[in-house]
Amino acid sequence: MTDTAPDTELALLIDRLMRHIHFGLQAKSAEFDTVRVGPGSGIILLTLADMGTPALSELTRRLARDKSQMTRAIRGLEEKGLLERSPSPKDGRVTRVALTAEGRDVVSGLHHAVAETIHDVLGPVSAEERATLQGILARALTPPPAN
Amino acid sequence: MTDTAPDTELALLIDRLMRHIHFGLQAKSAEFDTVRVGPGSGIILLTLADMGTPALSELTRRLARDKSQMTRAIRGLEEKGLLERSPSPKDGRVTRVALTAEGRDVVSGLHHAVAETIHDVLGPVSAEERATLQGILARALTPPPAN
DNA sequence: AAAATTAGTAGATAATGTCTATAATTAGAC
DNA sequence: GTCTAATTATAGACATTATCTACTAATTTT
Repeated sequence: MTDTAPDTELALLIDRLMRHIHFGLQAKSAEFDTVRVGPGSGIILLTLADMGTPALSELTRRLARDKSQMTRAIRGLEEKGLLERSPSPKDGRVTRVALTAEGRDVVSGLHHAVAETIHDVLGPVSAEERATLQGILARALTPPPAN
Repeated sequence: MTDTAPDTELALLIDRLMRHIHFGLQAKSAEFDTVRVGPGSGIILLTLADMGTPALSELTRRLARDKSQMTRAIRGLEEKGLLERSPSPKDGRVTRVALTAEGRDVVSGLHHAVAETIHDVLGPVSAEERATLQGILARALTPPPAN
């Protein structure tokens, strides 16, 4: 109605897409989320699987979350035995975070659920376009834009 | 580390991108969010500007949110004078929602902030690619995927 | 060594999300 | 036409997540 600026349009689309993914995951959660991890922490686990053994601060920056809340989320996941924290030998301030074996199990369950959900949500998008999408997004996010 | 399935990767990228946008908006919020609308409701307003006068249920479906929460969010915005609700004459169940003049003012402020944020976050992405991005996302979301 | 940064944690509070139930209205079955 | 089922919107209760400020410990800068 009001003519919407293209950038705004893009932001709205990204938001909608992400919410549809969350919604889809939520609907499936009964099947796979046996540990009651929830979407927020699920993404932490998946990101962790992707990063290896990052410092907590790196993880926080990548996920663009509040560091305080990240502390709590990580503690919750540690209490569930899905990840381990260890102090960095090089820098006494940093805590390194890594998945446990049990954490990796949960991650593989998450992979399935996410794949299904993406399949549902991105139905009308071809494999090539998904690759294009992924390429563009990856490039947008690789150099942490002066966070 | 664990090799991540491409679809999972895509979901993570979308999540990260959206969080970076939220984060960026939050950082600017002092400048423009004089009405204390917040990101969630900001998106409602922008979407409303885009849709015109939808039924509450249409808005809810598009934004993939919980209908109960949407009721509350809409009420909050109504109390701030940013939108109006009116019963549909055709269907006694539905409530139609529309921006007020004041709401449109807020929306134009939001447009600016979103545009700046997108500019920051999508810095390394060219205009053509943004258009590509927008096209793909729009197509993914146009036929509400059997919600 | 003093000052400034950075990493992580804690506390308090607000905002959002989720689930269940319910009233009102309409649509469909028969 | 009436009875049943489905849809729209709301409310209540609760859990999760976000935001902001403050603070300690460890490093880096000068």
